[in-house]
Amino acid sequence: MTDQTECDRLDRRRRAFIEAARELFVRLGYERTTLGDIVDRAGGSLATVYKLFGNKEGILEVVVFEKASSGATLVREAAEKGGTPHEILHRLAVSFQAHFLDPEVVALVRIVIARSVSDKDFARRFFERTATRTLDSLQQLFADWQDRGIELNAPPHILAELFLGLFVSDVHADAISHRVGMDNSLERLRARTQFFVMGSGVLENKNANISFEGPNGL
Amino acid sequence: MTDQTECDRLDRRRRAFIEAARELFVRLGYERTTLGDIVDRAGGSLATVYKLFGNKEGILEVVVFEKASSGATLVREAAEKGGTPHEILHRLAVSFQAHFLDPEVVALVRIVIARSVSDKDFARRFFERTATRTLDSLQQLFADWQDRGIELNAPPHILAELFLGLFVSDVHADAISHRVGMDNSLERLRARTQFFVMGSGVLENKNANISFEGPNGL
DNA sequence: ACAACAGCGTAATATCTATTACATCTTCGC
DNA sequence: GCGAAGATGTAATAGATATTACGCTGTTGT
Repeated sequence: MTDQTECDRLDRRRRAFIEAARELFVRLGYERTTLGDIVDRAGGSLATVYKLFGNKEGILEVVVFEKASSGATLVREAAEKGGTPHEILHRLAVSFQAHFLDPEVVALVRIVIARSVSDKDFARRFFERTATRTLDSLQQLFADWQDRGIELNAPPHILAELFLGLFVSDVHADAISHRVGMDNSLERLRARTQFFVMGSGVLENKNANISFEGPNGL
Repeated sequence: MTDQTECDRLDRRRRAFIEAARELFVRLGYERTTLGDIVDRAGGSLATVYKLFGNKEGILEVVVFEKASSGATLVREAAEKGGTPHEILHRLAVSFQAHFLDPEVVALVRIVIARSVSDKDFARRFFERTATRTLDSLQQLFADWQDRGIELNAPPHILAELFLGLFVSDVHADAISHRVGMDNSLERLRARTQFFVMGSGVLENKNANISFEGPNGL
């Protein structure tokens, strides 16, 4: 047997386990899904699970960190399209809402929070890879705007927290209430962007236009 | 034996169980604290636990809902002291921060979120008793202000969500990160109040003074 | 075709803990 | 003190599940 085929076979198995585990973790939670469930769903055998992931925690680690992404990419994409700060913020709000309210993301957040009680380090790493990085890139965005002469009411890192908080609070509500009376309308989103624009002071720079974010500003 | 003494005895036991359970739930989480732990800590016996609470879930129910309170009282207190809207909002921000960042509250929120996966109804009831009620009273506050001629940038219910969200996002971060790099400074709080004041449009009503909230306005 | 070996399936292990059962002891009114 | 109701402590029950062990099977390279 060549290394190649072996690698492929194992890899397919690995993928199957991960997909099955994610599906089950999301639906039942970590504690309530048993390794037996995962094997039943993915095929393969318990022995292979242990070979590939070491133990149950090992699968969780892989499942969570495969899905956990920061919003840095979203920030970059929204900024690159240019336009007024208000426009950029609105685009960003749309993609943040889509990302943070993805039911799978919310379910994983629930799992991480539950697990954080017994494994603080795990939760912290998750926080780093998601929130902290997103905050950093937002902060940078606002700092860039400041450098280009846009006046803001508060330091960039405070604004970054506030902007992200607009969406995090929804995630939190969703995590607890499981979408009772959740309103994801565009109107509501507009109101939030508007609110942030007013609160941050971006409004007064109405005609500022961020054409394209390059190494040398406008 | 009179009913009175019996009631006292059972009641003391009940209290002891609840205190012990809360202490342990907060420290270890629900799943990881065993009924044996609770009995060890509180004294008494397993049989009595079952007599009083039915089962393990029964204790959780009592522990959580005893501690779960809405912020409605805080809203009323802050409003009753009067002053400008900005002053009222700042007072409210101070007491919200104290309440929501109480480590015991955060720990209970973690437990509720964890449990919400297998018992959605439990989590919804919690949400009702805390967030929904707080939102209602905030909405009422803003609606009152509007009635008194203060102009706002957004409908009261949206503003209520936004104001509460300022603190909920902190709870969420704390729940995941377990207080890594958490900044509870007064400065940060002031920045948030300021942000809300600007965003909501309350700023333009600078000299509005809400003397006292009675049945017949000013 | 065959020998080696990686994955498979099953079963055994080992532990943990909610829940129940029961015999003993306390408490408290009388 | 006494007796009964109720609390206590202990032990048994019962079910679940992570983890390990092991013999079997199909694939693969020669």
